Amino acid sequence: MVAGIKDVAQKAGVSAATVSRVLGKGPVSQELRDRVEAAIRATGYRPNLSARRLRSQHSQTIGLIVSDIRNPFFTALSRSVEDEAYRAEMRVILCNTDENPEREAMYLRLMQEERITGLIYAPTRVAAERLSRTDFGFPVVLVDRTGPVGRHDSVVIDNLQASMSLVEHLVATGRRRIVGLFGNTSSTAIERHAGYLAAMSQNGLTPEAVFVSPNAEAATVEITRMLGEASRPDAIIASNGLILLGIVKALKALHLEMPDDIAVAGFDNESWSELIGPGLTVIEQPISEIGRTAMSLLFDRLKAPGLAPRKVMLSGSLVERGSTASTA
Amino acid sequence: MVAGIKDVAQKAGVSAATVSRVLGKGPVSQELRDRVEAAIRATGYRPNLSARRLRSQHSQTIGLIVSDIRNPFFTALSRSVEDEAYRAEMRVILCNTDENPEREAMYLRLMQEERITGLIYAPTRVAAERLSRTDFGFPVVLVDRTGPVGRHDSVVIDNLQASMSLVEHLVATGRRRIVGLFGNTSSTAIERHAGYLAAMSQNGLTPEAVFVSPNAEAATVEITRMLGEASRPDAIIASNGLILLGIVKALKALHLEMPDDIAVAGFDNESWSELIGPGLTVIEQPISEIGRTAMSLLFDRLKAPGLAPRKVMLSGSLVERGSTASTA
DNA sequence: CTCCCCCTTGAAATTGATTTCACTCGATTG
DNA sequence: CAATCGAGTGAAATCAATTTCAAGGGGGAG
Repeated sequence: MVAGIKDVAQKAGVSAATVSRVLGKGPVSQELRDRVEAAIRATGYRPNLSARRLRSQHSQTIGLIVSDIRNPFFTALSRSVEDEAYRAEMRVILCNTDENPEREAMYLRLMQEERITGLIYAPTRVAAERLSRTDFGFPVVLVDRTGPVGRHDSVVIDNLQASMSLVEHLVATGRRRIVGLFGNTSSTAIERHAGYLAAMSQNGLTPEAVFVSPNAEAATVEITRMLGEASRPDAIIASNGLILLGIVKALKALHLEMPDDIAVAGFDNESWSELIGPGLTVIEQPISEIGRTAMSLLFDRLKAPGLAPRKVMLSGSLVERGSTASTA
Repeated sequence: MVAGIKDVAQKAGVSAATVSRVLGKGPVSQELRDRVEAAIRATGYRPNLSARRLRSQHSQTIGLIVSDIRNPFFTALSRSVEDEAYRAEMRVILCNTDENPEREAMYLRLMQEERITGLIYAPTRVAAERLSRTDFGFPVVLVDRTGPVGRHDSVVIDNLQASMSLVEHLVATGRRRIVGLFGNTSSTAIERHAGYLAAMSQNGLTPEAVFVSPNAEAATVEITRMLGEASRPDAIIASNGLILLGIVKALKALHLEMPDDIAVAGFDNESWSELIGPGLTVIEQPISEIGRTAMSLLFDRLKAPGLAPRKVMLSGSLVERGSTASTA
């Protein structure tokens, strides 16, 4: 059997309360403190976190729900959140929903059962609907994605703006027929779509948007189909990194070259974006700042639960590379 | 205040024990079961996992310690482990050590305090040393990396073999001066280095190996330095995906083309490996099988703690692409 | 008709820590 | 010099569930 606080107390000749105080920075004389610390080392005692959380009524845990950790955007976000949590001596519970609302509901339930301190959450559109009507008993900060104005804080980038600058850039480099591929599960894709529409119409161009499941495979299929048709677009933009990857794969299979045969741009600057073809033009998101901001909103709200919901909007920046170079 | 089991019991007109039995599949008459379930819905009751874990003495949680989730190998591994855990109705605690033995020690302590059911662990070399002498109170399965023969189960790939096949392939495509870049923190890199040495010597070639910190930046620096010298190698191999990425970045900056100026190959087949330059030749690892196997070793050991430690060796497979194409 | 057994059920003990409360003892203050 | 204060300590209550144990009740067997 593993040692408990009683064993340590007995070994040190003190009460369990004193051992607890040594652990928790309570007032203990130096002499007893030394005896207790020696006893802890001798017994190999490790406090039981479940017991501690139960009694002290705080879990020191924050939840993080994202759609898929394999998406490098969320990987980076999770590191950012974890590093912040680490600094605040908190743990993180990370969950992947695979864009599946059922799994989402289950993980929200799990978060409640864990009595987490707060949640950082990138919901699907369906879940976001419900969300503004729900109170979980802990603060929620939405990241990347958001829903109808509700009771929760959120951190997003200015997707409308970012998307428009992508289109403007393509127009400036001479493209007219610009196709857009957007994910069909997030509010983010909706906003990026709106930016695309606005910029296209401002330039008197006809939008051609397609919504796909936000993963590389779906994008590859769609692009392959699209490029099988008679006339080919000048450019394609993607609403996230996975879709962008799928597009590039399709082009490679069709032996089309960027930027000469077709220009390509999208969201998310990954470590390999510059290495693909002539380099991919992308909107880079300030991911670690998103994570840091989300944590800081969360902590603010814990301090002041009455605060009105805040929405922080950061901005993405256009990284121009060869995939959209002018071919004039 | 959130509802507790007592509130539910009172509302349903039963005892707390009965509510607990409804939750835990104990014997309860249909009538009471219905009443309790109604009361649970009415109160929005969620069982407190800390209390449950404390009393029932099992956490239903497995730990996963890796060096960095931003390495796609570990991202994929974590998904594999989580999917298996999900199937077994278990949770996963994921921790990143950043190859830092201190953080490693801290997370091992955390795992003990969480009273996890078992641990899946990719240790650094320093930590692996200690490991074989330590008993944590829960079973440990080492993945990807391993240490001196010890008391723990492990799942690895045949690194020696894989590394040799990489060299053989390069020799077969006409390369003679083959440089190797290896990580300096894992047993895996050591084994891959050994395979490299063996294959080079079998072919009568002179090995030139460098050990670097296993990340892209360190590899870029090293390669840039190396290629600044008078004569240039025919080929470079990398002991993991991050190092491989760093090499390619350095080559791009130096305007060297694969495979004509230099051939490149390495470990880990990422989603973008085929898209970089003419496609990167890599050893693909059966990552999800590694995760599944680790979980299954873990469950076996939980069932039979006395079992002798087992080491499962899977094999990687060579994916030949343009980065090592013959230039003859 | 009685006995026994099994199925349900509730009361109370239990899990391992923290926290409250009361008490002691030495030091400071009016 | 007495009163007060505060630091240090231990006993006992507490957190919210599960688990044990004893008992009630219905049904079947003898």
